[in-house]
Amino acid sequence: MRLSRVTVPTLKEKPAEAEIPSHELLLRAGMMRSVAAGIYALLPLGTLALEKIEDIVREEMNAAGAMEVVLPGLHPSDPWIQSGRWQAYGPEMMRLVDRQGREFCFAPTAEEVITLMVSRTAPSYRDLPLNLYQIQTKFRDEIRPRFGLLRAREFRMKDAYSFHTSEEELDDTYRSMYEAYSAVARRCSLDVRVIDAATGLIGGDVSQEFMVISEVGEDEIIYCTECEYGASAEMEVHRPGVGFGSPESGKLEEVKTPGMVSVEDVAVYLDTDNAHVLKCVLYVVGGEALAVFVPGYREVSEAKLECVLGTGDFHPLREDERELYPAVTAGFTGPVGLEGVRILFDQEVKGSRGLVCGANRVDHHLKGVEEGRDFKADSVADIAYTVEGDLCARCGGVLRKARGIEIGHIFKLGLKYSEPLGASFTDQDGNGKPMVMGTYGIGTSRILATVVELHHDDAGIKWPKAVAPLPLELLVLSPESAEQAKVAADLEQGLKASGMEILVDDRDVSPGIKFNDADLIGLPAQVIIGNKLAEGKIDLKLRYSGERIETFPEGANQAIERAIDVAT
RNA sequence: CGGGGUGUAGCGCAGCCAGGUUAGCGCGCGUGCUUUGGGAGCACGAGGCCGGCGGUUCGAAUCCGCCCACCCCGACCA
Repeated sequence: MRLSRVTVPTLKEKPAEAEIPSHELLLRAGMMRSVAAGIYALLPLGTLALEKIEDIVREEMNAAGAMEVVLPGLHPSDPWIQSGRWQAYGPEMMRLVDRQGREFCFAPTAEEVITLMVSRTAPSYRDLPLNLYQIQTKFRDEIRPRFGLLRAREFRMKDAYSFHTSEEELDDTYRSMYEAYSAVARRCSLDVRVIDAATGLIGGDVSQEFMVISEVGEDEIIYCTECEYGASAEMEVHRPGVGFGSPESGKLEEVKTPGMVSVEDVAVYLDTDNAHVLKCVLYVVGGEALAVFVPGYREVSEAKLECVLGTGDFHPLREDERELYPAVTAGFTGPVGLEGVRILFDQEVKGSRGLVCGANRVDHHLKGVEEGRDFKADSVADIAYTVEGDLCARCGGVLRKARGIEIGHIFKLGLKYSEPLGASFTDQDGNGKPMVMGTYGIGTSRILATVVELHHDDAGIKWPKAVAPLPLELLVLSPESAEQAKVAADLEQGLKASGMEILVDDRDVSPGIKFNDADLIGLPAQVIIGNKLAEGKIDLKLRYSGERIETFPEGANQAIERAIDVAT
């Protein structure tokens, strides 16, 4: 592949649209161009890198027993209406209408279509389990696309769907997908942290996300510094802290706190701190008031609340709803003597004493409140976000916050789609039963951006060899020199014969441009043919380590192959 | 959708506030000569519906209105 003939429009300056390294470098290295907001075209080198990634995904999926299929990009509305997601998806799903007035969507995912397709084959238990995947262009009309390929509206994704006779069978496939995803990440030189996640719109019971820790990541995650535990910030579980309230008992007394509604105001007014104040957050759940009590320094996680309540149908009590629930005194709600309201306590409230809380009377709070003595925390759960210093519920290690890029997500769906879509199989007794399903997504174009995000320096991209568009760039500093051209052609031919396609910079430009472009494009190895050839020498440079090796054209193929072999 | 910002040559930008010749600069691009191990020099040259529509004015890149596109922050989503 010759640079004089392939389109690799490198840019010297940072394009105005790019904010983060991966976006900037993919543009500058001539691998990608933007077409519209969140919609990108890949040029030849970008395409080659994406193909490398998708081939790795293919290999791992096939090795795990999955089979590739090709599903349409455009889906009719019917199956989506049947599953309820035509409604549930909202404007994030791109909808369009054909000339007959039929409605379609540009598929953001494919549970419905594949489930119907599999169910139409009338499978028996003998046909299961089944694991089918595709690698497709998807579309999600994100409210705000950003960061180039990292959060595009149109993107490439591998999505797999598995079908089973039982939960146990699903567990096996889920585990094999977990392994396959770990292998994909490893081969792409990405360190992943697997975290427990909220299941969101896809639904289902269990799901885990494969996260790459990065400052530009859009998800906040919590992970343990000691063990493998990790979770999305809204779903993490931590041990109850020990810093809430006071060690000693105190006398219960009521104090005037005129207009002191927020935790901070009360703490300052009563000369204490938020580690002694019991915070109350009021919700309306299915038309009923719910008082949630958490330590003053914590926030309620509505995702955890959803799990505890078993429904997502709740919202914070609005101003205009207060009169509907006279039992709660907004701003001054406390657990002591509170009646006619459903109450939920954070785990940390159990056994705490010396607390300040609302007195259920306007402008009044209670001091010296003690759980067990003044009120009983009967219904207790972990419903608060983690704070600095919290400990891992599994091992007691210190929990840390970080940001992560989600490159993969695996779900146990159970019967969520097979039931509404009537997707069943015939069991041993000849009875129809709904199939148990799993779904597994991995963002291939996002991996492309993530690799660049993690593997670059000031000069450009440093492709790990497994996903590099090509393994080697050959710089011919003076292509008009017959000797240099001859050595280059021989090397190129020799490498090609041993199955290595390379990039040759045979442009008639100054050496500096070639060096800089080569570092920018970032192929794992560079061979430089210049005036050292007069002494019979050429240079071999490894992009990742920066290491330079002098070698000779004779036998260079072996040296190159060895060098690339050991390259990162 | 709310807030902020930007649209001028392929890319990066100046000019706009204070309207007035042929709209500039750097990079890139073309031709020629010289150069050639980390973004070379000289000469000549091509390239613009100044985002679009409408208005004000003798005159609009510049002022006003509407629209569109793109970027950033937020809400949202995964």
